[in-house]
Amino acid sequence: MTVTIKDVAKKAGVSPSTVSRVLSGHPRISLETSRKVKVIMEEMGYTPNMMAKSLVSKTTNSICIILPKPAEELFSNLFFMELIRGIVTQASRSGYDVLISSGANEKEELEAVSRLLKGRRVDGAILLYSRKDDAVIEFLENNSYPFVLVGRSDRYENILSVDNDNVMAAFDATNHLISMGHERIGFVSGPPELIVSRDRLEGYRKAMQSSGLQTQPEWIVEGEFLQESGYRAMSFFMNLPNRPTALVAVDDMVSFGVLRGLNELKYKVPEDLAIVSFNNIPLSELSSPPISSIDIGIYHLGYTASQVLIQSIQKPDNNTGYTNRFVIPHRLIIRESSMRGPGKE
Amino acid sequence: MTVTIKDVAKKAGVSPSTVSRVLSGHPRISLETSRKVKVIMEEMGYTPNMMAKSLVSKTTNSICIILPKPAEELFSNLFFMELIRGIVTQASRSGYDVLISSGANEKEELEAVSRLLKGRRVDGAILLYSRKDDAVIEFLENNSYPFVLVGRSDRYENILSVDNDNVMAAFDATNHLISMGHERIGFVSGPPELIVSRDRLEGYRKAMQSSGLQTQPEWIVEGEFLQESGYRAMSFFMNLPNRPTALVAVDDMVSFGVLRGLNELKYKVPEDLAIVSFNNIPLSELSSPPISSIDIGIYHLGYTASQVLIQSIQKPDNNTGYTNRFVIPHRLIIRESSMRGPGKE
DNA sequence: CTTTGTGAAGCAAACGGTTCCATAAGGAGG
DNA sequence: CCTCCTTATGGAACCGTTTGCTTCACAAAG
Repeated sequence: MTVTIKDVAKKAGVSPSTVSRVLSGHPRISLETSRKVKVIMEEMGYTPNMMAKSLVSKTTNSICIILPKPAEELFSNLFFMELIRGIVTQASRSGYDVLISSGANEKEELEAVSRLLKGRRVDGAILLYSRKDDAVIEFLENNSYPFVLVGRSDRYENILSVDNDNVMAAFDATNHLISMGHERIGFVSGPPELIVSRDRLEGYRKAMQSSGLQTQPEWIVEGEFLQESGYRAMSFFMNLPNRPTALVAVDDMVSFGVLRGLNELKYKVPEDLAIVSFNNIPLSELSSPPISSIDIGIYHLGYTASQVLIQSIQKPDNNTGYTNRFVIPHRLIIRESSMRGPGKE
Repeated sequence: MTVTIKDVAKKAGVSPSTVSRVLSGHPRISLETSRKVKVIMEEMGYTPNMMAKSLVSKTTNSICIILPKPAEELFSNLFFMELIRGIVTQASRSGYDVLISSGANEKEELEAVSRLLKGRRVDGAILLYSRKDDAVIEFLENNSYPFVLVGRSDRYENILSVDNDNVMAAFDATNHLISMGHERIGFVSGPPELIVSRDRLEGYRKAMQSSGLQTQPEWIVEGEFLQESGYRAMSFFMNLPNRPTALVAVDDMVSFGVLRGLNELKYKVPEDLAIVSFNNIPLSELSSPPISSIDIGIYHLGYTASQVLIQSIQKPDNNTGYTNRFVIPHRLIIRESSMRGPGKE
């Protein structure tokens, strides 16, 4: 059925090896043969069999994305979409295919990774949002498979990773509120086992401190990257004796929850509570009022991750141990939700 | 390096074929050998090489998703994320991997599909949002590769597809507004080359007609699946001499645009204009006011597409020509944006 | 005791490429 | 005119599996 390299060879009156060489642009092939073979390939509609190619070359020209289980559970999925978009775009430019995989739990995830990497179905992996210690990372490292982490791990030092400077980002976000005149600023954090939560919290603390502002322990609440957390945090804050006039939320979804709550209670944003959050997902400018957010360059994050991974696949000698952490710049997008100071009490 | 079937065979003192048969659960292998081999596989950490397997079996256990170019351009991406989520979940349950691919234009797309299918990297494809006539569909059909279309094509009859009954959905949406007492109802459509636009428009027309309501030509405007279209449509409608009191929008993103516009002009929703749209993306309930929307079961759409595709890969004899169109049920989610009739003029 | 049937395992040929090594032709240098 | 490169190509082994056909041993049947 399918036309193979041998069929082409036969029709062209050359050997299979010659055809193969034409295909790969081997230098010692006469122009004449090359042309002839190419014409015949075109005529017969030849397409190389990737499986056969991979078998001998031990290379697949594809990478995989390992989604953490929360992705299955909807999570803040715009984030992932953007990331995937960046990855797929870059990979495709480098001639790589992208395979999406996920597992219901860490064990399943590990199985999937092992099957894909050891089974030589992909050449490398991109991991999203790692936990503190991670069997998957462990596995990949021990077998020295190429991989890059989107996010940061404080446990593993020398692994490739692409991330933002979340401490600095939170510092900037908080400083913005301070510069608008706010002094009582709350913080809604994410799950403490995620490093991103801790980094952002740290940045908030630093900003407060460096401006000589007190931060009350009750102004910091923990939650998830979900609306509910924002809703809950909001009602907690608003009942405080001297409640904050502004807050920094670890994720835009949290802000939406806060917004919904404030709306129900007829509070005004930013008059009664100013808000800044992170990620700048497309919704941020759609809410009313639009939310100020730190744009962390999600697409860029994915794009870079793919680039770094593919580079490391193609020349694995990059063990300088130097530039293995790539930091994507962030920027603050100021919108209505933080456009006013605490003023009118 | 990697441990192959031969290594296992040698260590177990059997032939490679025996190991292979143990792996595939061949009936004529003694329990004893089977156990022995399995232990050794475990010991040596054997993982089958998928490439070799695929080469001989001519099967890859993976499928691909072909994203239309607009996906690269952000589009209403929550839609795609949900769809992908459904596809990946189902595929993974069936033991299939999913490959994401896209091209900048139709030609590139075709190249990608050809490379993947003819190159035997995947066993089948899922196409999203097809244009009216499509070189990709043409190609897949001519080569009788398994594929399923998410959406509908009126040109190709016998292809597998998963879709909603968009005519009925629009009928329901419109009827809901009518039942709230609205009589002047506008419609914001999508690009006319997308079948989904036309179907929804048709449903709207039918509903109006079946209630004996007049539909003014100027109440129907064309746009894209984007906010801007909504914004523009809004300002057009609101300047009409006897403007509509309600409107149906072809996509939630359009509603957001409308909402933003109305907000700027200090109009109230639903008092001044009631709104219903389609897709029920997660944002719909986050806007203020929350938007009534037809939930078309995006996740389910993806899940089913994957299921249907894999089924057709595994037994391609399903040429009954009967059940090749799968319709996913929709349901109307009523929210604040359509909770009041035209009443107070 | 020889023939036939059956279950368990091995041999070797594929699958569609790549690549090392060998070879033939032709031209340059001695 | 013979030797030695160089260049363009062919031959064959190999990548890691699967699978049809054999083979072998042994028990049942004639």
